[in-house]
Amino acid sequence: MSITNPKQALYEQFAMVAKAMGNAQRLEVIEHLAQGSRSVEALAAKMKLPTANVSQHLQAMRRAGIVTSERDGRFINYRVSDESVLAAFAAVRLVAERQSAEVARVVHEWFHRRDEMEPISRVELAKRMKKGLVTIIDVRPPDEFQLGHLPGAINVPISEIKSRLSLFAAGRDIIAYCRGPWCVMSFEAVAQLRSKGLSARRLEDGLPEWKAAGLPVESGL
Amino acid sequence: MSITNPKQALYEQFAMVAKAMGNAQRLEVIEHLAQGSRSVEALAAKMKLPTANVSQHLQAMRRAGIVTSERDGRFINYRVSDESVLAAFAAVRLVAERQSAEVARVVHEWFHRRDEMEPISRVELAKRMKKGLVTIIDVRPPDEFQLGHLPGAINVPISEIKSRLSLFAAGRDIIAYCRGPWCVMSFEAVAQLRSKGLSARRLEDGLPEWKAAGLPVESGL
DNA sequence: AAATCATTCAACGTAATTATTGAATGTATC
DNA sequence: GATACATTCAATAATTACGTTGAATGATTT
Repeated sequence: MSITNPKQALYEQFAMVAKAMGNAQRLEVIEHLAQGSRSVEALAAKMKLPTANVSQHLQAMRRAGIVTSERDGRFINYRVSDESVLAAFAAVRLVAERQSAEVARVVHEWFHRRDEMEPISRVELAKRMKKGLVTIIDVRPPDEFQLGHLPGAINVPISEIKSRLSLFAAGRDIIAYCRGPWCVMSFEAVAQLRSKGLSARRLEDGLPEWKAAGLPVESGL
Repeated sequence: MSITNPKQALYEQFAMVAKAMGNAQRLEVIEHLAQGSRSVEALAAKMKLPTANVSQHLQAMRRAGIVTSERDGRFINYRVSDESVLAAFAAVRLVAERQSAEVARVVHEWFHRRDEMEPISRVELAKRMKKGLVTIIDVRPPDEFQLGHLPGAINVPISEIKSRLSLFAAGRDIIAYCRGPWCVMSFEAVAQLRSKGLSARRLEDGLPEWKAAGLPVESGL
């Protein structure tokens, strides 16, 4: 374990990063932080976990250098320290997606035949937004919406989608998005909308990927 | 731990991949396998580890879907199951490189001031190869060389470089490469060559990256 | 069929990881 | 300064990971 040769030392460092990502809870934290910086408490509330638990996961990730923290009043806000972290997350996700039949199975079983929910690409959506042909709904909770969302998107939290189904016009295409490509909420939103005969599709990715692609983002109210 | 909701299940799958990469020995195995398929014994010999140990690491990675195996006679050859695995490895490495001062420090200390060894890029090398301006040396062991190397490269294993220093012409640029960007051998080769007043540089990456970029590879003798 | 050889398995001890609990720390507010 | 509150620390217990050893498996060769 002692650092005797440089090769070993480097591999240890790389392994530390991978190990920090090798936990389901921590990956979920990373996905939340991909939306922007969050306090420990805010993360704990989102994930319905004890604060101390989340705090420890955050510290583990800080030791590996994949998140950083900054005090703001009595809160401590964490953020991913670099886009390379999100790239690594995406790369790991891709491996799982390609290699594991288990992932494909889970997606299939829970998301009601994914092929019927062909996602729309960022590029295609950007084009259609210019022509004003689409209604974009952001199905994330209001606090996340306020911190940043797609231009012109309306916020319909997944919890309220049933009660607001009547508001959507039948003739327009509706595009739903949320946190990322594996975020459950947009799948559910599309399923709900389609069950009412509306034309709905998911955005292929979520807000982080949209921002990362350099496309415009609105924030505030 | 039981798979109750799909989100959790997916994160568990992603975490499994990251966890499989979260070990220094396994990362080294991946780097070896990036060169091509290898038997358990061959890997164990390279890494100077017990066969059973390497076997167990390989099985752990197979469970995560990042390597696959195939029997050939009495050997079992393992290989990385997909390029996405190498991409994930590279992404993890980049995170470590960007975030960890420790990595920068180790590289600095052990590789004798890296800035004096400015690496040459793949693109630049490809250009200069066309003009015939460079001598390319592959400092990996002969067995790896035989399985595939850069066109026109000559094999000078790092162990023999001292005894073959007199063979190099003073007027020509020498480019050394080995397994990948963090492979120690090419750093050492450049240091040796420079100590004799020769003009030597490292290729920025190694053979796997060269292949991945679609550039030509020679094999056999 | 016996021998050989690569790989895997089983069992063991040690170490690391994880979640949980309650106390401690440090900052802002009254 | 006292209080409230977000975060971290410390201690515990349960689980999993890691490396080592020697035996078992499975395919090839003699």
